[in-house]
Amino acid sequence: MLKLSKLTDYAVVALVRLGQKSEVTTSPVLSRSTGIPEPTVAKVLKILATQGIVSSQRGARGGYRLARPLEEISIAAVIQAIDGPISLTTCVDGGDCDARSTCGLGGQWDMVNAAIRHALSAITLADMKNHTVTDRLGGLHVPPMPDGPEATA
Amino acid sequence: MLKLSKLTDYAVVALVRLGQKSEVTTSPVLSRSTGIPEPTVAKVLKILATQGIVSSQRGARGGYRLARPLEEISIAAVIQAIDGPISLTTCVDGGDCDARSTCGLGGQWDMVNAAIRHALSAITLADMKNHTVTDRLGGLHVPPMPDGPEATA
DNA sequence: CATAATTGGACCAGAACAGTACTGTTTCCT
DNA sequence: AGGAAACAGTACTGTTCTGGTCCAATTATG
Ligand code: FES
Ligand code: FES
Repeated sequence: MLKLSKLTDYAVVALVRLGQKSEVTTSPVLSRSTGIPEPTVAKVLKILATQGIVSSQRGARGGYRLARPLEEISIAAVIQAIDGPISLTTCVDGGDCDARSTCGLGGQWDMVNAAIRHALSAITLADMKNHTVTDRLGGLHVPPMPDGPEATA
Repeated sequence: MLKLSKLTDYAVVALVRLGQKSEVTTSPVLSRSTGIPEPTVAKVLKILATQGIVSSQRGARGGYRLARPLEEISIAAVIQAIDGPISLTTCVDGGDCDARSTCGLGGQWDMVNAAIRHALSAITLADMKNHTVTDRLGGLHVPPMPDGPEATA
């Protein structure tokens, strides 16, 4: 369905909330603050910690803290941290696609992948928080469409 | 992993190949022409038929034909036909998200969804065939690998 | 009208994902 | 030093979804 995992959604919510606090915050607190079930938010934070998105403090009085300011964390970074690399098709780069010989359209998907990655990289968590997403998108609007009607099904 | 289903990949290949033929074409023929397993390509065509991307002719001497010229079919249309609607998050539009009240970032995902949809709508199958994708995306230069998790972790 | 060719729709197996639970390690407070 | 709090890592289970297969409905042909 071309949707990202629910974990990623939770990650964004948790990170934005975490960015509003200046102190280290624990999983249960974040759970109550966001409404996300505690085990789940804990899992998300753990993953984010391994990926360096958040820094963790172990032991009592421990918790999580943003490793970078909200403005420096792109949506793409979060997605890649949780869901893994962003590659729309199986036949990318390394291309272990069996039908590549007869396919005809060689690495054209890479361009599409790049477009998606760019769109996601241009949006930061700060944009999500401040509702400034529209501004960012103004720049990357793909204006062409000079000749063709959309045909967007 | 934010990847679209393999079926969609096959659909694009099949459609481009179908666009090179002016006559109705059967599934087995398309299978041999593309290298995609016959049952799979048959299934793909069937789905595309229900979505109006291709028109079908049943019975003997039947087959499939493009309902619209290749230039009028966007990548987004194909994805939506196979994978369903393009909605990155579960909490979109209709919003049956349980955490919406505490989430804080109301419908910000919609903007991201729109960006993705737009990027995919700007590329047609003709672009894939003619390798003119770069032209369409010319406005937005894209680095191969965006800021990954990296974070010096 | 009988036959063959081809699409249409339903079905099943496998994998990926979300969510949960448990155990271990680290750190602060008393 | 001892106990409690919190993260780290792993493993397990249930569910959803994708991918592939099979049989029934439809139509041109002879
Ligand atoms: S389908 Fe994989 S290279 Fe074209
Ligand atoms: S998580 Fe669904 S609305 Fe924010």
